[in-house]
Amino acid sequence: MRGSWPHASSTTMPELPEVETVMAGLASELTGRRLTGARLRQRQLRWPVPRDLAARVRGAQVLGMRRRGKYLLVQTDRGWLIVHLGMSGSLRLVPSVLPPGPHDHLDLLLDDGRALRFTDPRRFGCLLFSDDPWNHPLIAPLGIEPLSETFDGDALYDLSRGRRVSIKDLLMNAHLIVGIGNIYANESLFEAGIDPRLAAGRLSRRRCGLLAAAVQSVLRRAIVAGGSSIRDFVGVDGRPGYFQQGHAVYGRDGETCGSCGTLIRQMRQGGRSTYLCPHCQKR
DNA sequence: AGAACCACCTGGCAGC
DNA sequence: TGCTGCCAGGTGGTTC
Repeated sequence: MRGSWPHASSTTMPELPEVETVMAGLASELTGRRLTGARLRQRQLRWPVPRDLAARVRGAQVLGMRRRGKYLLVQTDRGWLIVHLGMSGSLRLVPSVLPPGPHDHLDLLLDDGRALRFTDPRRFGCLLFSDDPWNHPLIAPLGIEPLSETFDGDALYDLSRGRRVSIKDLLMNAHLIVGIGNIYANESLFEAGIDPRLAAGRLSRRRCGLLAAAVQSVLRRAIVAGGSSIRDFVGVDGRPGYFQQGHAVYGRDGETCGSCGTLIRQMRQGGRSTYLCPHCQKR
């Protein structure tokens, strides 16, 4: 099975489920290990990697890992690594002697001869170091976790009052709700039967309930699908299997809706592709 | 404060 | 065949 699944796409698109999957796969491997240093090949990511990264992590013991939105937090006894995979980033555990590829920007060296290798062709990701990540300017303003107990229809209703932006743009605003990118925003709105263009503030409390449930359902299913491939991606490939799962509307322009048979439409919304079933999704 | 838009980056692909 | 140019995506920053 390892590395043998069909590659529908050569790129991953890390949203909350993938970050969760990456964390689950790495936590057991990294916790308790010591970092012996870092090799920095390309500092210019979304934010520059700290020049003194190697010095900061040398000798640090990994205490655990957390996720906040799409940010991955690695806690050590010397401080925290803050990692974002952007849209093409991946983390793999490799033998530290494995020669780096062109987009393998940095290695965190482990005390067992392996390296945690950060790869990111488009360099939208970042890797930072912080003594206090919860007050870090990238982390502190983040919104509610959609898989937390406090996220439900009422929370979504409260968040959306008075907002004139489309409900899809609201779902993707990480300062309000974290972890939902273009793919899962489209999928959640289809599942809830809501037109993505509807002004967020016009959603009824009842439909907020449907949408919150759909968001959680879509994200949980993706995590379950990704979890089954943890061993594979940690060892070799860096490509969780959930990405291969079928989407109901995303990327299916011109195909028929699996629910009613109507043709799925693609449109532009705020510079991004929106996909919807004009019959199943109502204003 | 909220909304709309831009910048960042590269691989992949359509179209000529 | 090879070139050009557009598109995909997340999100901080800028502007209005």
